[in-house]
Amino acid sequence: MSQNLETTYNPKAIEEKLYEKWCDNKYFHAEADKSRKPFTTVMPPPNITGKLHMGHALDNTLQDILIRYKRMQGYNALWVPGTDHAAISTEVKVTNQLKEEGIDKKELGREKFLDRTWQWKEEYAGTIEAQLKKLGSSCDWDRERFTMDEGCSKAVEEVFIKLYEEGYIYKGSRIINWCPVCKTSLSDAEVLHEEQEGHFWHIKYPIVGTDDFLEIATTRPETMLGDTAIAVHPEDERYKDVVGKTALLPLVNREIPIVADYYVDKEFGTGAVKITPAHDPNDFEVGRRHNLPEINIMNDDASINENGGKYAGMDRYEARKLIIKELEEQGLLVKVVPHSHNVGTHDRCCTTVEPLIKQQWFVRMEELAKPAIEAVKNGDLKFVPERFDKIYLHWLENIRDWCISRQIWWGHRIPAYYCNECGEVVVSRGTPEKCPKCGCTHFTQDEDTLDTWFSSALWPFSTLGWPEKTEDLDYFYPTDVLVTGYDIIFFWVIRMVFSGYAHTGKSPFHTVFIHGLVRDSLGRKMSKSLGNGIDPLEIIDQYGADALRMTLITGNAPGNDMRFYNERVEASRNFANKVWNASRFIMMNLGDKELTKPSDFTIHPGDMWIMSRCNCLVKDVTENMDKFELGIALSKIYDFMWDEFCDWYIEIAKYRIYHAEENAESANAALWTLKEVLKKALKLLHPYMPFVTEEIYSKLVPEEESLMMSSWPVYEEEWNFPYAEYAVGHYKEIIRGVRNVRAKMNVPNSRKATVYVVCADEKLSGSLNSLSSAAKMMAAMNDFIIQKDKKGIAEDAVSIVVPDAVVYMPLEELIDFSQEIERLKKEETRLTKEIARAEGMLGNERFVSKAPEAKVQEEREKLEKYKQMIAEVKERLDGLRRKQS
RNA sequence: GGGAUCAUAGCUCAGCUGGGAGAGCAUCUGCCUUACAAGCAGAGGGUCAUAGGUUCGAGUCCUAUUGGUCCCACCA
Repeated sequence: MSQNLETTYNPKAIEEKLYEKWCDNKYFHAEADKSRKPFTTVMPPPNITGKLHMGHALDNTLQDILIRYKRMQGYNALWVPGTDHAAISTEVKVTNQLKEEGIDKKELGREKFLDRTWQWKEEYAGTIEAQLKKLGSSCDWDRERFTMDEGCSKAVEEVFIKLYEEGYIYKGSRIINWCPVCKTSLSDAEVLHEEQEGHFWHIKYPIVGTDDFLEIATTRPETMLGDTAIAVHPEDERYKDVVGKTALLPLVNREIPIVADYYVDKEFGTGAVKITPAHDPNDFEVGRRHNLPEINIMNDDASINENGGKYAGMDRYEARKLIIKELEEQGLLVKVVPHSHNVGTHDRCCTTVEPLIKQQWFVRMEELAKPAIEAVKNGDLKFVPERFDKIYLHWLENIRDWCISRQIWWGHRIPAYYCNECGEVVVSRGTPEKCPKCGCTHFTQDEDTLDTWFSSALWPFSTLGWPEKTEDLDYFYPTDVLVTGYDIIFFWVIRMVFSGYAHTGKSPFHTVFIHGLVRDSLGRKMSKSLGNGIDPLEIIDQYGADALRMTLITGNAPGNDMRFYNERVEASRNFANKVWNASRFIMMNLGDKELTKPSDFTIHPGDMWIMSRCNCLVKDVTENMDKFELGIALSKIYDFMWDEFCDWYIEIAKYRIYHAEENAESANAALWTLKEVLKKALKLLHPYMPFVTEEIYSKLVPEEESLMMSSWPVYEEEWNFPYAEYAVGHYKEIIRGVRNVRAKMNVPNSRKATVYVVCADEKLSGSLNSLSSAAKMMAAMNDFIIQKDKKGIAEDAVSIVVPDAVVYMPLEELIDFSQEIERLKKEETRLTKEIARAEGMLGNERFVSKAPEAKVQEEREKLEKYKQMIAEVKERLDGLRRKQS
């Protein structure tokens, strides 16, 4: 099976082919099977508003790593994919698309608009699916779902009815956030607070029956058209006399009461606040406490309505200007002070939201939130990293009722029907037959749709068949881990958790694995407006999916943001290439040879060393992955493969492979070890870089079906060889020492040297001796001789002191004595410092008595070693100095 | 106003439960050594933001300070 692999790894040639193979063989598909343990995760459904961005690539890479890992560990691993209808966002997109075609949404009508949006959905869901496949996502496509598909819609209807019947959903007239551009209500979570530079306008309101004025300060003068009171603090001495009187609202000339309310902060502004119940959440509360009228002065597009008198029809900001001008003319404007304040904006379109009083549907949250709070407090639900607990709990503990109705068309229509005769509200599955109140049979369904998060809140169980009691639900639910970005904890995670408890009695998952944002090279958020977004597909096209995946994992800790730039992808690509070439080398040398597991594995210390290191790696990586420390796990695999395996072991093994005729048994052991270690390393790497590893494995181990379906390696005591690690550690020191000296003295590789190692330790000498042929290749030697004493070694040989041995390299005329003395002096200084450090620690009586015994012993051994080494160095220095003078 | 988080090599970042400072990129010096120049071998470069504290021992834990980022919050 001699392989003809290309010298550089070409991802394009294999990615598609492998993905097809995986799919065709149904490797991603999972079926309920009581004899196996499930591991389930549901994909945060990407919005169908557009293509996937780098954040999705990260999110899905993390999930794929976990799911591939668990699958290899033998779990019945299920990853449910799907997309989200993204109500407002999609509606805006489609509306704009129509607008470009000169079509007005309203004229088109609800039905046709929805047809059009479904078309949009088909197109984008397809694109998203294709992108996820390119990335290598091993999700179960047979189970792909959409938040508005039949099953999910059924779940939504069921939940709405259930919550309504239990009294958790109610319809009420309350102050809500209104987006004047999207013309819909919003939940609190959808409003972003943005600090803006504004002004504080100080305005005088005449007090009726006196010549006095009450001075108020406002950031939004136009809302005075809806003022229905002025409030002061009940204990504010300044205003004691005016409470109970009335003020004359300027421009409007409406008499409004002056009330006392603890909401007012005496210290802030003038201590007197204008109250506009219909356009400010606080004022709304004050208004309700004092039975104040609520005068809505705005239309849905935030222009002033007929209640605004002569300002009717003007835009809110236009009206503001005119009002200020007129107040100024009437001498009622006292002053204007610059003032920065938070302005609420719609997270989708960035329009300044307008608090308005509207009839809307709400979910009563207080009770529902309780089990979700308890879950984190008692450990049933864990965040990784833990710090997100606080954010989660803080939000839940201060939760307010959730406004779930939206005045848009794209979404789940609210299953509430109004009797055409008496207006009775009936919430039911499908149109009700008869009005329970008047018996009328004609109904009109509520025009509104539900918040997009209402359906995604049910995602972990609606995708598994809920409300039906399906086998899948029983087996796969609750799911295990949810992977998502910290930016949607409020929107999604919290709502899934309380929904899980409310409808299934359980938390929908036991762990939430949080990741950060992918930023550009300057640390900025990737955004359309900045044009700094990097398309994951372009990166895959250029460097391969494995390189992209590795880049997204490398050097990142859970919950932290990362910067993305091509140099990092190049480094990842280079690693894939390194793995490719190492494998190519191994396979070239394996050829058609029949390998047998060495009966005596102790044939070569190098083999034992790499097997031991690999065994240790298996343990470490597994532990890190179980703790979601994927970046750490990957860097350990990287270091192992590049440094230990390629740069050391392959080089150590080469001589024996090239000279099989000298010792066939040894060559077999080397090749067997190469293959064995490569197999294990490929397995460990597979979840991170599925394509290149699978491709290599399929050629390396053609008799096995697939790497992705193979078993995850486990730590085995059999492969633990501490002495080999010790011996090869010395070997590496020696090689490095020789290379170092050669480089410093500019000895070309063509000039081979003879290297002597003087070592009194017989066991160590034996190990080093086994490595001598490798040593010759690795550090340009023509001979590598290990002996007990200095007999026969030239006096003027360069010496390198390593633990337990001294290396001599006769270089005759190449030696520059002064340079050599300098080198040794540096070494002496270094050792002196080390000795001082160790002696300092050991001289500290409290260290010796309080530190763990093992630690103390370690230091003693080190001290001993350094003392030995420095003696060698000193002796050598003396010799050289004598020679020089 | 509350909270989180960051500050480590020129740049971007790792560093898990406290026990001798790491990687990638960049820089410098040699190498086309028959797996890999997307490579190999070597080198330089850090008082781990500042000040205290706990500890035998602190990049790591605690407190304060400075500077940056982010989230939450109804001070008009």
